[in-house]
Order: sequence, then C-alpha cells, then structure tokens
Amino acid sequence: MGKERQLRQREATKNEILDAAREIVFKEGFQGLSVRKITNQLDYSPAIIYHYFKNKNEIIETLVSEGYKRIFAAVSSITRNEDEPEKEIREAFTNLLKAALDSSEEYKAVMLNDDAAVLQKTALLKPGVPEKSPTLKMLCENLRRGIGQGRYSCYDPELTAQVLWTAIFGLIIKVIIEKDVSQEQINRLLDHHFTVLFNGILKR
Amino acid sequence: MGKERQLRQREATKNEILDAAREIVFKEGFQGLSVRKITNQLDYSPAIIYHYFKNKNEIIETLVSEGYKRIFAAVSSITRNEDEPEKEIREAFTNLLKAALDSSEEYKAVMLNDDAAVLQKTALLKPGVPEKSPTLKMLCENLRRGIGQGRYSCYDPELTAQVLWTAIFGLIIKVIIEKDVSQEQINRLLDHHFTVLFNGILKR
Amino acid sequence: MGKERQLRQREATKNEILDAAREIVFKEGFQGLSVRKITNQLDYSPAIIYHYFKNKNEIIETLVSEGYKRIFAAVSSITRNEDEPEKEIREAFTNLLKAALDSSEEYKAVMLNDDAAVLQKTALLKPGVPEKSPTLKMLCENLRRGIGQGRYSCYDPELTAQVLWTAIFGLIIKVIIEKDVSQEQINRLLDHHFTVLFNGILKR
Amino acid sequence: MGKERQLRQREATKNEILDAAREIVFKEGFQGLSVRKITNQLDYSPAIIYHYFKNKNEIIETLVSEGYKRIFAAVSSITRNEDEPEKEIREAFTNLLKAALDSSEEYKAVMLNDDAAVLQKTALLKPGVPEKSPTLKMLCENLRRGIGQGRYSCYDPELTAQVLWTAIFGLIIKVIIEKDVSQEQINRLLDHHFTVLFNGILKR
DNA sequence: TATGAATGAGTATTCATTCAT
DNA sequence: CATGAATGAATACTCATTCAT
Repeated sequence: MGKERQLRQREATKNEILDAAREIVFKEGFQGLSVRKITNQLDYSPAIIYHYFKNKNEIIETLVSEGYKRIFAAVSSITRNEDEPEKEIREAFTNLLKAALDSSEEYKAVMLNDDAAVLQKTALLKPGVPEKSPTLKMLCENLRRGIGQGRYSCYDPELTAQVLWTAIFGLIIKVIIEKDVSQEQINRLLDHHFTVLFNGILKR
Repeated sequence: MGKERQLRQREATKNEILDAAREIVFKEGFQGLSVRKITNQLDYSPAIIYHYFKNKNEIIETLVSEGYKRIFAAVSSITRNEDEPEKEIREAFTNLLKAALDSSEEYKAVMLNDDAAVLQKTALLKPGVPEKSPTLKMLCENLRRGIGQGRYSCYDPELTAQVLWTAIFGLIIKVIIEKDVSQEQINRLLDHHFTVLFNGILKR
Repeated sequence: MGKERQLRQREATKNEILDAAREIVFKEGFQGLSVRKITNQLDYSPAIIYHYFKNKNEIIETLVSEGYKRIFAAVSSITRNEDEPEKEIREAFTNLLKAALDSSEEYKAVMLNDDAAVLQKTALLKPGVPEKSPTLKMLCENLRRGIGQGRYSCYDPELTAQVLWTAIFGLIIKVIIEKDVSQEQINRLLDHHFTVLFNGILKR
Repeated sequence: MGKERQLRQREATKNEILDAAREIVFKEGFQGLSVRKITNQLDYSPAIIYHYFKNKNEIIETLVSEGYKRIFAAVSSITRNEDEPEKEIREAFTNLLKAALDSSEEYKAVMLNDDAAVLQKTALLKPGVPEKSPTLKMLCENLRRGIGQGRYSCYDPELTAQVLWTAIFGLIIKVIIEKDVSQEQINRLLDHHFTVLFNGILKR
C-alpha cells in the first residue's frame, strides 16, 4: 500500500538525517553537533529536521540509545564456558571494548552523561543496582558460578562485579580519550588487565 | 595601608568571579560556562571580567590548574613503606580519589579532555610515556621496588602501572558521574579494588 | 513559476541589503560598515544577513568587486587611434575618472587599501610590475607605439606609464576627497593635466 | 616658580602620551589607535588620558596637526632660484615627498581625510582656493614669475599649480600605500615626474 | 513534504568614557 | 595627579527554533 511506502520513505529520510548526525558527532563530538551542520551536509533546510524529529535533542537521544544498544548487544552474545568461567568475562569485556571503540563518541556520551534520565540506565555503583543492569547481572552470575565451583575466591559477587567493571571502564575511557593508542598497545593493556584481575579473583 | 586594602579588594572580586564561575561549572560543566552567565549572576557588566582576567580562558585555566594542583598534591604526599610497598599505592590512590571528588568538575575537565594540549600532560597509555608523568613514575618505581623485594609478581612495571591507574581511574570517574554514591559505598568499592588488584600482583 | 519568483525575491532582498550597505559605506566609508548598522537600517535582525551572505566580508567583497569591475570596464573599452595614440590615453583616463567618481567609495577602498592581498592586485610602482596590470600594460604598449612612431619622446615606457598613471591617480583621489568639486572644474583640471602631460611626452 | 615646573611636567606627560600614540599609529594606523593601547604601553590607567586631553579625538587632532605642520614646514624652506624657477618647485616637492614619507600615517590621515573641518585646510581644487593654501600660493607665484620671464608656457597659473600638485600627490600617496617601494625607485619616479611635468610647462 | 525567511537569545571580546576616591 | 572600578554600546557571528507557504 501507499501508506507503507510512505512510512518506509519517512524512515529512510530519518536515517539520512541520523547518518549525517553520526558523521558530525564522529568528527566533532556531540557538542559539535548542530541542526545547521546536519542540514547543510544533506542540502536540506534546517526546518526539515522538525518534520522528522521533535527537536535536536531527540536526534541526540536516538543516536545515544542506539550506541547503547550496540554496546550491550556486544556484551550479551558470549559463549558459555563451564570450566573456566573467567573466559566468559574476558570475552564479554573484549567485545565491550571493541564496541565502545567503534562508537566511541556515543559511548562517551552515554557513559559520561550525568543526566538523571541517562543515569537511571547507566548507574551501577549503588548497592543492589547491579541486579538491574544486564551487564552487571551477567557478571554477578558468572562470579557466583565461579565461587560455587571453588574457582574464584569468596568475594562479594556484587562488589567484585563493580570492581571488575569499573577497572575495565577506566581502560576504555582512557583509550578513547587518548585517541591514538595503537591497537597493539590496547591489546597488551587489556590482556594485562585480565591477568591482574583474574589473578586477583582466582583461587590459587 | 590603602594599597594593601585595594589589593585585597581586588583579590576579593577576582574570587567572587571565580566563585560564580565555579558554581556554573558545577551545575553545567565547563562547556556551560560563559562570561555573560558569570556577570549576570554577579549583576555586573560583561566587560568587567576583562578588568580582572585577560579573557574567559584565564578563568578556566585558573579553575583547572587549581584542581590540578590539589590533585597532584594529594598523590605526592605519601609516606614511605619499606616492607609493604603496596600500602604506598593504597595511600596515593586513596588521596587521589578524595582530591578528585573534592574538585570533581575540574578533575573531569582535565582527565576527560581530549585537546592535544591537555593530552600532552595527561596521556599515559602509550609505551614509554609513563616515565614523564609524575604519578605513573612513582607507581613504576614502587612496582620495581616490590618486584626487587620478591613481593610483587614479575610483571612489566610500566604496563602494570597503567593497569592499576586505569582501574582506579575508572572507579573515580564512575563515582563522579553517578554523583550520589554514598561515602561508605565508595570506601567499600575502593577497598575491594585494592583487595583484587593487590591480590593480583602480590606473590603468594 | 514559483521558483523563479522566489529567486527574484531572494535577489531583491540581497540587493536591499547591499543597498543599505552601500549607503552606509557612502556615509561612513568601508570601515564604518557593520552588520548591525545594515540590519538596523532595514529593521531586520542581524542574523538574517547570514541567510543571504556567508559573512560580512562577502558583502564587502561584493561591493568592492562591483566597483572594481565597473572601473576596469571603463578603461578597457577605448577606441584605437593610430595617428594620435595619446588620444587613447586621454579616453582611457577620462573613462577611468568617470568610473571612479561613480563608485568613489569602492575606488578609494580598493586603491587606498594596503592589505597585502589587495596590494597584490593594485601595486604598480615596483619595476617590472606594470606588465602584470592590465591598465598599465595598455599604457606601456601605447607609449612604445608612440615612441616607435617618433611621436613621443624616447622615455622609458614603464617609468613614463607609472608617472602618467600616478599623476591622474592624484587628481582622481583628490577630487573624490574634496567631494564637492564641480564637474566643470573637474573637466578643466583633467584637460589641463592632459595638456601638461602630453606636452611633456610628445616630441616637438 | 613651582607653577612653571608643574606646567613643564604636564607638557612632558602630554608628550609621553603623544609619543606612545605616535608609535601605535605608526604600527597600526590611526584606526588601530585606542586609549587602552596608549595607556597599556605607558603602564598608566586609561583614565589618565582624560586629565591631559579632552578625549581620544583631541589626541588624534594633535598628532594630525603636528604632521601637517611638519609637512608644510618642509615645503616652505626652499631657496630662491631666479634663473630656473622650476628648481624651486623641484626642491619643494622633493622636500614634501620626504616629509610625507617620514610621517606617512599622518600624511594619509590628513590628506585623505574628508571631514569638513579638515577639508577646510586641505582643499585645493576649487577655483580661487589655491590663494588660501600656502603651498599652492607659492606654486602659483613661482609659475607667474616663470611665465613673466618667458620661461614657462602661458598657462593659467592656478590651474597649472593644481595639476602639478595633484600629479605629485598621486605619486606620494601611491608610494605610501605600496609601502615597500625602494628609495631608488622612488627617486627615479620623482625624477621622471619632474622631467615630464617641466617638459610640459617649460617653453621650448 | 519541504523550504526560505526570519528571529531572539546567545557567544567572546573591545572600546571610549565616567566617576569616586 | 592618578587610578581602579565599572559600564553601555559596539563588534561579528552561531544557534535552535518557528512559521507561512
């Protein structure tokens, strides 16, 4: 039907706009994003934005939640490893780092955002919260499993999950900020993180 | 004398301006800071700023270097511990976290800034760079000492220093971003960081 | 079609802006021109300027190049005179003076401008340079022709061209500056310039 | 008496201010002159200006009338030459050019100024006016003398004076504007001006 | 659907000037 | 005599947004 085609067309134009926005964000960060820059790039008039989005903020939110999804998709597609559960953690964080670097501006925008609304989704440190975050929940379960197997030391799983997460988070953010760290060095750093952290939680 | 009083008055006004600036930065971050906002808050005319500061940047620099100093002062005033060198690390990072929380906006402004000029001072991840940063240099030396004593595992000191630093950095940033984490929880998190990390590097 | 009308409307507004600009330039010179003054005169908001022009400079450039074109058109449309080549010079300079008076502000803006960029187009006095200027090149060729015919004295054509040009240039500038010299007096002055100058270069 | 010393001191400070102003005008032209720049250079406060001058304009006027005087002094100190009166003209204009180049900014400021007040002193082109200008008066007298001697052609002295003056004026202005014309080239141009012009007015 | 026109509020900075001390 | 404080009016330019068409 015509209506469907119309809807598809509408979706296509929205994506065009989002693509242009992504490109600008990639080059100049979120704070460099402006309605005019988007429409200039598309040879559209600024007003068109308001046909497809409520305002500039809606564009930002779309971009951000998108990056958010991509990142959490990365973490959730890991393969089970019964004997060495820490390998799951390694895989999850390796994926996370890769995804974060691929959408670094979005990652920063989300994870360093202190809007109350955003924090509701990203807060992790308060006691009890981890149960709500898919990522941390997974981590906690893994830790509990490892402790049950007698493989991990008997640390509070929630607290340990927060420690592991923030440790890797620090690496990710720092790598993004410094911009030109070589992939090789990134790998060495991530590897050594795992070495130290797993050494820290594995029973010996 | 009158001259002294005048000087004190001048200093007082400068501080008034800086205070207003701090307040705005606290509420809206450095990128929300504007000359107009400062003078509106003080019921001054915008031009007066340039009577007390060369330009907006001088205000920012003052604020930033202030926080910067406070932070580095925190790290450098640690007491030597021959037998348990890891206690030095614990003290340094504990101080660092406290100082960072005290000037959280400045800490973020500096440590999350990706300006080339700022990065020259804050970059840490590239191989060889740690030797230039006072903080990381201290860490490296500590690690070498510990390895020499046979107390730490024989890991590459530079890489290990980067791992320890980014791990704690992740915690600090996350605590700042989430804003209302209780001091008690912060302490628990920091403690557990040390537990895991030291467990990870200490020989057993 | 609507599109054409729209375009015409756009052109009309651009001209409105340019007219206002011209008026201000006429009254206060180019250095008195400001975006605010233009829009105040038109009861527009300052921002609208940037809808029609890239920036203030584009307005200036438009005005200047307009005058520039008019002036060079004037000089280049002269009719050949084999027997009395000095009549060509007379015609060229007569046209030049008329054109300069018609766009006097632009003429001053260009010819009295000492920006390096502008000078590259207007410099005439350094040896060898005249070959690059269309006006002076024409003069030189005329002089060489006249010398070849045995009509002009055997003076260095380049130097002579510079002398003739600066002599008339002085008259033009002075007439513009004094503003209310009568056309009659201007004619007398120009005529007498030619009398003296041609008397000076024609063989007798 | 103390009063006299006071007056002398006052005069000295005024000169200090004028010197600073001159320096700025030399470097940045009159339009680059600002009260703040003057007082910054002298380590004074901007307000001091208003103790010694009514306003910024009075400074400009002082500088300008000074340059004016210097220039006309140059023209009026020529030595009488009975047999070849054109040598007087040559000397006057040579002096004028030198003086103009020495105070080029002031010369431009005065001679290209179209303020009514300034024009009253500098206008030369209207019929009858030359009698009021010392420079042109001198020129006219010289021309009349030469005509009387049968040495110059019988041209209207006033008109001829205006032609000679504007011709040299064009050279001076152009030399100032182009800034880096070598002294040697300036000499050649001036010489050739005289050659052509005198050739134009001398009887043969 | 799309756009061109338009704006009001904002950005940092400079300037000449005033005034109380 | 001299100054520090202060200002109002400018400067060019950018931005998100609205609205009639």
